Amino acid sequence: MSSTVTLPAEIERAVRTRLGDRGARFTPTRQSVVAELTAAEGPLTPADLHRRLGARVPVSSLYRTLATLDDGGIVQRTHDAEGITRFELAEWLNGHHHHLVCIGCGEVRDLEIDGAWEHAVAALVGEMAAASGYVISGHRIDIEGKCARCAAN
Amino acid sequence: MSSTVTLPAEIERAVRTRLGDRGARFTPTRQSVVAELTAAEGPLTPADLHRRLGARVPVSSLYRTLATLDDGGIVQRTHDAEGITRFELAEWLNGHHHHLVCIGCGEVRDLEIDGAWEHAVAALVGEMAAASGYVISGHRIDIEGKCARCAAN
DNA sequence: TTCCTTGCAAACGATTTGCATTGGA
DNA sequence: TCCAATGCAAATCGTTTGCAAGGAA
Repeated sequence: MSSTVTLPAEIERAVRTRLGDRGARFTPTRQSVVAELTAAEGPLTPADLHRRLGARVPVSSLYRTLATLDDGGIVQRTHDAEGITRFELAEWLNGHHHHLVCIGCGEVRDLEIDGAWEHAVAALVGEMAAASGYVISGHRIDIEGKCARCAAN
Repeated sequence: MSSTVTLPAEIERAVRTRLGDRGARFTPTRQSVVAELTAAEGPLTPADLHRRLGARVPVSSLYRTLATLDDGGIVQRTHDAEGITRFELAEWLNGHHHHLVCIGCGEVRDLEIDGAWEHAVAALVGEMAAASGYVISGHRIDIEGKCARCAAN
């Protein structure tokens, strides 16, 4: 059940603890899913994961694994412009970041943005939104374009 | 088949022309869908539309209508944090804007942001993303929080 | 033993499509 | 007349769930 990728010890420990607190085990399947998400350069679809894990993990188990990890706050789901569901490690494990979406092949990659700028965005966004009576808690930025490969056609 | 809301003459003309160019008619059902989207304060789900149009428009026709309007570049689809599909008028009809998403009730509202700021965002975003080799074409910002009603609990 | 996990298959909800009918230009 | 548009029902697709078997503590 070992994955093709390795799981960093710190993440392994953090996740195991978090799951343990909830009375859940860090089973091999769960480990391989977390390992794949840790190694990926962006969020993955259930289909991506199913492909990478080989067919040894049935879809129902995969979805259940993702649900467990999601409930435990270990992963979180995102949706690209097409509405396709993707999973990535939660921010406390992966850091705050945004997504670069290729309108050609659909690939989604993480993009970390300068801290100062990020701060400015959060402030401005909160200010603009305040006029509408909303109490802001976060934001999501997707940047669309063509990846180097698709841009070259 | 008339909708409960009215369709502004300018939009009516623009859409009719666009559809005509593609050999499609601006039928009553299509008109009412465009009218509802024009009147809405944010993007609507197919279910929202089905509700507003009364059950006189069967779901299959509704989806086909939306597909036609989407292909014609008259509407575009968006997806909220839950992955729910919503439709709104395309930017050339509705203007560039972002979304304010209530994490309480799920409501999504349009939010127009100051032009100068918008410009700055676009520039910075392009700059940051350039390092990744992407050719940027646009961005999408969703601001999450609680609407006045949900914030008050 | 007890409870968490897993697999398989059936169930589901949202969306799409085949096909025959209706309606405009 | 001719082709687009529509309605209905059946088909898909991604995702979820019931239930019985397997495994760790």
